[in-house]
Amino acid sequence: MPEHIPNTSDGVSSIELTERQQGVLRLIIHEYVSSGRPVGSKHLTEQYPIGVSSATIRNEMSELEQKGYVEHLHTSGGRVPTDAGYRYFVRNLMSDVEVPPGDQIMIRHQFKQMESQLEDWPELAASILAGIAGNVSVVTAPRAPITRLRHMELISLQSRLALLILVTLESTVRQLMLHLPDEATQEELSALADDLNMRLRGRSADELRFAIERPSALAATVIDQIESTLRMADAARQTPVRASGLENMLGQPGVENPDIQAVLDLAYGGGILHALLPRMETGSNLSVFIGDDQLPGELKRLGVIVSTYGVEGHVSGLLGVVGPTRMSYWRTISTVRYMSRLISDLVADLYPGPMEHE
Amino acid sequence: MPEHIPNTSDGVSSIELTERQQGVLRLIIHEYVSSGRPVGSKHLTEQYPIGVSSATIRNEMSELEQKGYVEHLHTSGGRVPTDAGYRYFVRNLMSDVEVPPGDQIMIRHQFKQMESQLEDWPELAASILAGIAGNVSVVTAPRAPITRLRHMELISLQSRLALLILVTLESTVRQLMLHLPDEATQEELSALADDLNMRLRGRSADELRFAIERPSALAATVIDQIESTLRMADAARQTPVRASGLENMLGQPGVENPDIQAVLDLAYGGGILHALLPRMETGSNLSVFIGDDQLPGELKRLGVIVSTYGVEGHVSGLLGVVGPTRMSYWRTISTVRYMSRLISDLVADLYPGPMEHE
DNA sequence: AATTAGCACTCTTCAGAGGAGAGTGCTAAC
DNA sequence: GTTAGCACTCTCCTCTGAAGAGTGCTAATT
Repeated sequence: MPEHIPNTSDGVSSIELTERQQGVLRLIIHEYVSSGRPVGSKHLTEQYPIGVSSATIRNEMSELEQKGYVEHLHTSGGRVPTDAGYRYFVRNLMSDVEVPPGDQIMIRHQFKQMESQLEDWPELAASILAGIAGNVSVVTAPRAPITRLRHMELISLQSRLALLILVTLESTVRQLMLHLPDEATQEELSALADDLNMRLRGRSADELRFAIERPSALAATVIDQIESTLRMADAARQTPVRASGLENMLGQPGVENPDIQAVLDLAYGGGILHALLPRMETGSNLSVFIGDDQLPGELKRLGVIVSTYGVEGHVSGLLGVVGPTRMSYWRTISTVRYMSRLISDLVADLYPGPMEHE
Repeated sequence: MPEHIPNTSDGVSSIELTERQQGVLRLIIHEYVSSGRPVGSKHLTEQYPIGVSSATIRNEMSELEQKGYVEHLHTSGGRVPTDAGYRYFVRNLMSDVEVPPGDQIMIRHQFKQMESQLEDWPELAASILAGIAGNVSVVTAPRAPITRLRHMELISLQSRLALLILVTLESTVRQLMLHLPDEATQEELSALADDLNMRLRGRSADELRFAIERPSALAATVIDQIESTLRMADAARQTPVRASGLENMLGQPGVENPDIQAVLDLAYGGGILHALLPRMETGSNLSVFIGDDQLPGELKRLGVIVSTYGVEGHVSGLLGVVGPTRMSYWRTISTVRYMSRLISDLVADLYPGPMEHE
């Protein structure tokens, strides 16, 4: 499982840290992530059983600072990891953590319930992820490269008004109102639906027209509507993004209101996709962005962990977590990775198996 | 259109204000709502063409203060309307405002688009309302007193796994996964669906069992699942609440983080329903709560404007706006009222007409 | 050569002090 | 009933000084 951390020009090669410096960096990050206060050399030697004095730690810290992994906010007041420091940590210092068994059980349990509320499983998934990761989470609905129709249904509302329900190959259900050109009974609508289902199954927007030679006015209206809906789905603008967990970010120290604004705009507003997609390495599954200057808005001051999910070549989506750079990377990364696997399984179930393929 | 403002024991009867005092109160509220700063007597006389001096205004203000409609935050620093002051204003001083034509057009335009994205119209409606009102909005999905099935569909996913799609009488679409007791092809599933649709149409959870004498294992599984889903919908716990517009609240002065936390919990979390429903007068359409002590949490420090929508006796839901007590009531109330009418129309369209009634 | 002890120095944080500004409440005059 | 004038109060801002924490450097030690 290759992971990708963009090499934003730190100008820092990664290996030149001694064993002890790595240890100190690890401790600084651990301490800072849990306490939120800048960590000083003295504090470290008092808190942890390191065999050396605070002066030695001070020397190592100043080395780390010179190399760009920690920084001084004020000339006194302890050190804080830099973005480069976090990146180094994630890349080299983080042993592969498993999701704690308790969390695993909790996640699986909630996943079970999703099956009976499939109409907005991305939202539920987002809420589970946010809860476990303790930050804001983002889940996009799955998208196929080309949206194809699997099934449709027409339900009469009034004499010239009907409900049109579409199910795509990847089991997304769409629902819309249809104004009919003439009056039609439920029986007529059902008959039309049956007929269209036979002819249109598995077709994409472009292929709809050729399926029926001389459609009735009613059929033409329906086909038009289906076509435009499929096209809209293809146009990607419509990929809905579900976000959750803003409450987790609200209380955190170090998170400014502009950050929250940015998260609202980008995560809840949906634009986060466009910001991240081009920057994710294609070969890799999971990407980590930490204080990435190339991200838009205040997002550059935050940390983002994204993973893809889906069925190779057929359906795919994104899920991720957004939080302050000071977050528990080991925990978040393992959770995102774990949930991406579960969601991939779900999506695979929802996508028709090979025997049904056309 | 009766409106209801709960008489939280102000102990203040409402008529005992002179013409001029009413005018001053109106000005204070207007000024405070738009500027956000406490308003002083001098400022008022300089800003508005009142024919009297600041000393006179001072006297009136102290009258208003004695009656509980405005208050002194600090002994110097101008006056601020109290919750009772806002209530008096909404009840007696607010001429019936219409929604500005520009807003009307914008709202109608966005409503049109909702028809082609019906699967989550409550969310869209919430986002429209939040945008216009400039605050957090809440929209609940419509609920019928008893959920009845209108239509169902079975779509084969794998040999023993199917997608079950339910459409209720009020045109809510629910979607879930179904584990089958035996293998079944799409043809078998479709046949079963056709049969069940004839027999189950219009039935509620309680009436499902009696529709079919000796069901097959497959049919029994399907009916069980439908029953439990309808029951869940009836149990009201599941009434989804869509909220939107938190970004509007974030920047506002006077809104503390605990308030935002409360809004997140109650509005975005969904509990706001249970908090408000029991306090709404049954006969009235629209209720206004301003700094209502009986509301839970920090919500008591905020203003809430809620309206019902729906088709009398058949389907109903709630929509509303939550914001700081310092909000533009005239604008918000008219917008909520306007949108509640539009949504009622939409829901009426989605609910089957009388000729289809059983 | 690496480590440690000691010490001067810097910078934050907090409380308290003083002045400017705004608005009131009161009294006396109109 | 209305107005002018004035003392008073309170916030807000800035400035100051002392305490606390942590560093950087140097010299001594292992």
